[in-house]
Amino acid sequence: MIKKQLIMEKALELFAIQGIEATPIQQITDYCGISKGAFYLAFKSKDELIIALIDHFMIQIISDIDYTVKNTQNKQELLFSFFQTTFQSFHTHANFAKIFMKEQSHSFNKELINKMRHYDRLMDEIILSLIEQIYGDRVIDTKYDLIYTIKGLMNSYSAFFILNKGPIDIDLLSQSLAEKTNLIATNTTTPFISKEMMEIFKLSNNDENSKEQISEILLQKIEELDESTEKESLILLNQHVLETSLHPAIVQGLLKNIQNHPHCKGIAYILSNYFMQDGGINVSSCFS
Amino acid sequence: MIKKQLIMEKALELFAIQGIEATPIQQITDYCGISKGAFYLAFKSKDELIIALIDHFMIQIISDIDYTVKNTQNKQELLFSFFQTTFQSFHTHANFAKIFMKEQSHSFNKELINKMRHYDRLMDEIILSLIEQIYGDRVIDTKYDLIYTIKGLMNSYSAFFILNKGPIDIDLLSQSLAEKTNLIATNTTTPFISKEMMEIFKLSNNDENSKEQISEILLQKIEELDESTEKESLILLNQHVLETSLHPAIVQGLLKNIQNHPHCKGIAYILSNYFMQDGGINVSSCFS
DNA sequence: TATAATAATGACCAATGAGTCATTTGTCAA
DNA sequence: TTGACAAATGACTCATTGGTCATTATTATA
Repeated sequence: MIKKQLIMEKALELFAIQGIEATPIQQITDYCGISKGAFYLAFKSKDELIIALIDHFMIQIISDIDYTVKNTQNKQELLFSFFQTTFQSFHTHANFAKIFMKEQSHSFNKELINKMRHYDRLMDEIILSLIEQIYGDRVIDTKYDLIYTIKGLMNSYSAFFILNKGPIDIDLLSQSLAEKTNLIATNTTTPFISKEMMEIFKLSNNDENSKEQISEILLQKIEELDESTEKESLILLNQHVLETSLHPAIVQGLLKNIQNHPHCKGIAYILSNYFMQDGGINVSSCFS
Repeated sequence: MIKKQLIMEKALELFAIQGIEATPIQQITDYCGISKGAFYLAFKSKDELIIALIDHFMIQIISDIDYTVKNTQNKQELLFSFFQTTFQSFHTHANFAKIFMKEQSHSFNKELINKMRHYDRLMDEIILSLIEQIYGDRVIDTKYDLIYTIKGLMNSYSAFFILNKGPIDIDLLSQSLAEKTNLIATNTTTPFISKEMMEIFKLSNNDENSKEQISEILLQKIEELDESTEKESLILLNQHVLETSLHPAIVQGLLKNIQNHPHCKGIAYILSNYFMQDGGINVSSCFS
């Protein structure tokens, strides 16, 4: 529908200048030269418009980057190409980038936050695949940490890139970041973020951790472990997660079994939180 | 005044959970157990409260970090200490950090945005001093670029650190980031952000560029240059900036003189923008 | 041209929340 | 006890803005 497109384009302009919250529907429709009612013929609500914008642009940006990562043959160039595509895409969609550079999550509704999280994870996956393609086994212990390094660099330089009004040399920027990334990828000895930490982080950001998610991580961990008390404990705990069957005291004991094993600390943390359910400290419960 | 403190503490809690915009004054006063009027006895407005919060915490955080940078004798350890202090400070003021992790500038008023910019610049200066202390002349060409690298890492890992609910090993994190920073500081061959770009960026973010600011940068540049047409042109332009005296055509000519000199491109850009005043494209002028 | 169907309008409604101020409550010196 | 002053209250105002819907304009069809 052409009307939707018009609204999206004009709204994007206004959002980029004033921010989303500071732009009333009335102003958007005035700027479009249509009535307020017409807006609600195209979108059910303001939120729906915002979501449409996010989807529209994120899909484009992400697929641009994904295509590059999947189709660059020369692995020497891949890092450079990745950054180049990324910044080119940001440049093409500068208004959108500008909005979501500053307007992070914050007081949006749940659906919006989930949308952003969804695309953030997609980005993580693409970056991970990039790293694995280029460095393979050499970064087994550092690859999850590397994701955050790359995202940090991207963010910092994107902000500069997007908010800067002067001319920018994308190729130089990409080359510079490729060099930095490569330096860190090939020389890091003490990574900070492990696979486990990343999982804990992802889970703890989910308001609701489903049985299935927890179980999936448990099964993965079970596979990694050799036969041992820890492995047995995990298997039992997994059964308990899927279908509550054990006495709480037994669960506590099983948790104790695993929480000192160096590779199980994260899982132990996730599980103890999960079983605690609402018994733990819940900061938001202080306010009706 | 004790009432102010109470309000600030309680407001911070609510802001951290719900966001600033989503927290009405009424809720703050309810939570404090005082009346709405009492709030306005302590603060002139909601914005004044927010500014008070920013000042209170930023001054603490910044001075913590600044103290470390100024007083760590062992330059080998300085990088580690810097990150350690930073994250420790974030940890101490976790609620504040949480708010300003997500709630960046956006639809705040000008005073707020300037506040944040002010502290951002202070941070830049501290980081620059840190870099200079440790690496001295070895990073002459890369130090401004390094600032953005460090800020990028700080940001990315801070977000992880602040939003993550699991236990975090600050020392490991600091060590990891110190290693990364060191790797980049000692091996970067192609920096992206030059001193000049940084200046352009800073200026272009100022809505109003004062004569004095422009002149200061000009004088600095003039000092760096050897005797040449470029230098003479800059001297004349500087006089013109301080007190309009030249014909526009002459100014244009002087600008042409410098804009091809590799070290003057940035200055040329700043100046041409400055002289253009409101004649340029001003995106916000489209809307009444 | 008449009629039905669809699109578009903008006055209106309801909710929100920042900030005000007439009134009440509390304190303390005379 | 009284009266003067300060502190605190919360009902109220007022501007804003998301969303609705009866009405009007436009187009397609017979």
